[in-house]
Amino acid sequence: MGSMKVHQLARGFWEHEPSLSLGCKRLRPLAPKLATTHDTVTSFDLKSFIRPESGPRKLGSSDDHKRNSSQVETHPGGTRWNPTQEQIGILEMLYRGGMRTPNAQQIEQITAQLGKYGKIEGKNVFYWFQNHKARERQKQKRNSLGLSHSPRTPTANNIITISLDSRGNQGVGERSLDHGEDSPYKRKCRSWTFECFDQEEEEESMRWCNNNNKDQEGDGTLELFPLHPEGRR
Amino acid sequence: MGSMKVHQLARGFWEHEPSLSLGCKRLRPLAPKLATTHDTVTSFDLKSFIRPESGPRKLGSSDDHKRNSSQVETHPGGTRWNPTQEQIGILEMLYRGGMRTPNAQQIEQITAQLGKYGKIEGKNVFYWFQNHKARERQKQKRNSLGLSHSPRTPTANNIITISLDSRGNQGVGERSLDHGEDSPYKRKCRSWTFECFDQEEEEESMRWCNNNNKDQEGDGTLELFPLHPEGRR
DNA sequence: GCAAATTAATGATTTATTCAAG
DNA sequence: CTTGAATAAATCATTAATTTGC
Repeated sequence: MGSMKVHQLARGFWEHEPSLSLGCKRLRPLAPKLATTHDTVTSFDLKSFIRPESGPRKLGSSDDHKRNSSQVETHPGGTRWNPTQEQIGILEMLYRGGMRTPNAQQIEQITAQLGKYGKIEGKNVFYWFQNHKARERQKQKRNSLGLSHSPRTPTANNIITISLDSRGNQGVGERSLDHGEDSPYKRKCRSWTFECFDQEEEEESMRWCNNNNKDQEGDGTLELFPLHPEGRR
Repeated sequence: MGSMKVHQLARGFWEHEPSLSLGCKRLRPLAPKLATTHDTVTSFDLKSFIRPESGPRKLGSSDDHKRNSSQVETHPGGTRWNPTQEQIGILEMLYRGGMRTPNAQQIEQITAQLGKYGKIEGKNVFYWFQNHKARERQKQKRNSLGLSHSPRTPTANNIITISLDSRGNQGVGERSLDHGEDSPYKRKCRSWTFECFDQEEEEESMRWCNNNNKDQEGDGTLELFPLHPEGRR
């Protein structure tokens, strides 16, 4: 099924003289550019590369049941995260504490802790904050229309102390957590690092975030892994 | 909602008396909870945890020239990715080939290849596709208003053949790259994996994407690393 | 000619919207 | 209906072009 033109592809790929050739939609065989005389030209088949999304289903509302048997039962656990009460509680706690968009280290630590209560991944924490923030906001907006009274539950004693590895308190002064809710935009630079595996790379592959050269020590190594499941369901 | 009763819910947290204390917005120093007598209790200070964003400068429009001499030449690479011509060329090529949102493997491979031409990370590839797609779209929309003629530059010979390790052609048939541009929404599940470090975890921490258990072999291990630079500049 | 100021491009984040699972 | 997951849109922020004054 895979068209796989894969010949040497994984070979040193270009390193010198790229000479790529990508089959475009209407590719004409006329191009004299194809001087791929180099042996090490890794070929990177577009057939499999582009559109990994096998599903041609255009979200057609027609109920053509594509659910072939091969697809069901892909994973036992269930497809999406189902948070436990403890997990939710902790997350809400953090949210009420003012956390809006945790950074990598934070997500790492939160995930680590919540993992004690059930299976969880970093993306779940990430998404939870995003969703919760958005939905709280729209709920609040909706409420602001109909009624405008006590917006705050009287449970004022949510003074909780989370402890974890407080490694990362990088000299940040005391940020008063004031504008926790309503600041419309808060620029926050996130840095990703993409660590390629040993695709016979020897350098240039492993790059750390180039912004943080402070005391960013070991603990912060969090890795998010977008994987694209393909036949999602 | 919620209402948190956090007291207990924090119990059991971390198997050994977590004792969290999350300084809420207006935390009173009265909390006697700070019984962090445990040495190994990883304390997770909210001060540093929440709002790591030290920068108080609210984007003051006043033209105080921030460009202190220290800014230039801070790091040779520069803070943001500055793509080379080759990199751009390859990316555009892929885009014209129909690639919209590469998945993890694809990003990994692309990054690996583009890395040959200059420093690059996975997030750059990811963002590039997002931005390029969005901007092409809006450009096209804008053009559709004023004029509707030759939308295609006559450079028809963009027949490029990229080769790479086409490992992941999971049974995808031949997708004709047709609906490359206009499909309004295409659900695409991405899976992240969050790999926590050894924060005295023994299990449950390392989770692979639970969707793909097919022939997902070694190469696919791509790791994005959001790091949050903190002092951005 | 060159450096500061302004503008245009575009990289990087956040928010809004939408889809789908339970 | 609730909410996790994903994408698209909006927006911020930084770098390169470009212009302008000397």
